[in-house]
Amino acid sequence: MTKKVRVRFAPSPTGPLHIGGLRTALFNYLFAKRNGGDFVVRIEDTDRNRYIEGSEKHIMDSLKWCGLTIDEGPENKGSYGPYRQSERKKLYETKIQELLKKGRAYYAFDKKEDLDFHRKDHEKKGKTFMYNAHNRKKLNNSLSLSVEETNKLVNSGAEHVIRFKTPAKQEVICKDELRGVVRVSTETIDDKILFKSDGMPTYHFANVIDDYEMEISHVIRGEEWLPSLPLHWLLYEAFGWDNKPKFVHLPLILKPVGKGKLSKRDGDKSGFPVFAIQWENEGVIKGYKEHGYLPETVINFLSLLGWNPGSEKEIFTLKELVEVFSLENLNKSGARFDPEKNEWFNHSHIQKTGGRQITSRLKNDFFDFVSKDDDKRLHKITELIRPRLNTLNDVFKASRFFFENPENYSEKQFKKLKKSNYKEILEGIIIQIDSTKDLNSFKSSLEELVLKNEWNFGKVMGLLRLSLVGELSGPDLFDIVALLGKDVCTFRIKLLLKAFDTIDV
RNA sequence: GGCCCGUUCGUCUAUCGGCUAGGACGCCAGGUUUUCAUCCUGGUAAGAGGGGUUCGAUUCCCCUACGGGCUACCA
Repeated sequence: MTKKVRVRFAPSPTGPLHIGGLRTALFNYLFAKRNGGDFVVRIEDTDRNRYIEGSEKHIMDSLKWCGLTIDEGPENKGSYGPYRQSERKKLYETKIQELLKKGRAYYAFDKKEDLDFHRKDHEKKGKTFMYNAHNRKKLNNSLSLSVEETNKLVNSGAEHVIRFKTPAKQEVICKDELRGVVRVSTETIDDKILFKSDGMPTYHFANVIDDYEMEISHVIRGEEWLPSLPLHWLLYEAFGWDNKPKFVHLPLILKPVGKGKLSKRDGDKSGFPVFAIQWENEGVIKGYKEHGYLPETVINFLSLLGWNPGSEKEIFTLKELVEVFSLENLNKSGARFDPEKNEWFNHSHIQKTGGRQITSRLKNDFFDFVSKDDDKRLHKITELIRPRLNTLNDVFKASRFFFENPENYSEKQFKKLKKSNYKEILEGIIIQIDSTKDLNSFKSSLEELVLKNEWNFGKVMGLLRLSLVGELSGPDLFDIVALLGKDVCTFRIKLLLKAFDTIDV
């Protein structure tokens, strides 16, 4: 019988969730849903010092915004809870006792300064200090002290940690589903601390216990955990748990420029978001949402970082990703993410599904102008500006002239057109608009007018566009005329005439 | 320094021993739009280096270089 697929996303509430973590969550989610499994969220809050208020909420809100629904988690109770490690202390305490009894863990009383000294001393001699079989007899712990001494110290409440007793001279053969077998000698692994002196377990310990207790079938996590896989492997074996989960270590997301992996601090200074949604804490850092990106975009571009669908299709919804996701198409090497391609993804998703968001953005930006019975007009505007948008935040600039008269004119174009026979043309257009019954047929009537007067068509279009839009860009001019209506068009043409008369260039 | 992982166009990637190395973003050119953007067509550009194995290596193995990660009573 194969185990039911159960995966977990296990963030620490030490700050906002950035896109690296989000992608890990995404791959876990996709794998779970593809295989009819459970997506579990576990909060790894064993470090009290780094705990940051609001972090867990930001993580949850980010997942929610992206549409990654959680099967089990702090707010979605399942039968394997609790889902915060701080609430599972009892479990870890009984488990560490088990290891202690088996002789696979031991008490250590060394002072931090002493260990620092040893490390520096070794470094000076060109060696690496290892707290393991090489040295532990020389150090201050229950392996070097007598049972009586140890008990006395522990019972008297002396500060201590509990370390894993790494087997001496053994080759750990562990397996990563992506990279295959990884062999590491225990001589290069030190006796990691399993329980800290504050009575909390470390990541390594809590993580292994919880994955086992929660019956996690696949551990899908970032590559930064690969070096500690042998330790986790040994822990499973120390407990005698032979049905380990399968391990998958995802390649890291690298900075768009410069060196190293992407970090939480990168976005702010480089001018692109690294969070899905805004993070408020001693100031506000905007996320993709606030920059006018659709959640579909964020999901889509993250999915294609370190993974490919096995086809040349690139635009995916979350649902479509679930249908095609497979661990086999994961990559091994780190991926630099490209804000420009990301923008293209957003443009594509806006064309595909962004209609409603554009309309609601229009209502937001131009609330004073948009009355309730204007839905048809709003829809038309949406369709006209849609191909011009890279982000939802472009809506304002792209549609402003539909609602407001131009405040000023593009200087270069203004200068150029002022030299033309603008007065004759603009006044001619006003008369033509006035006499046109249906503005939808204005194009042909304007063409006639131009022909009759032997005007330059380009000039005429330029002048009309400048008066209506304020610059020489925007959607089809005749669509604009039809949407603005006679009165507004006439008013704006007169506005430009006046500007030509009064503004010196 | 030690340990581990990786290396195809500038970037994301395809290729699972037969390659004229494919796609996408970007960039460039042309077309459509008498504007700009969109859209369409085309172009640009790559398997780190050196050794093996093989009839044949981008693909398998080794070395070097480079990149990345880890090396905390952080996760």
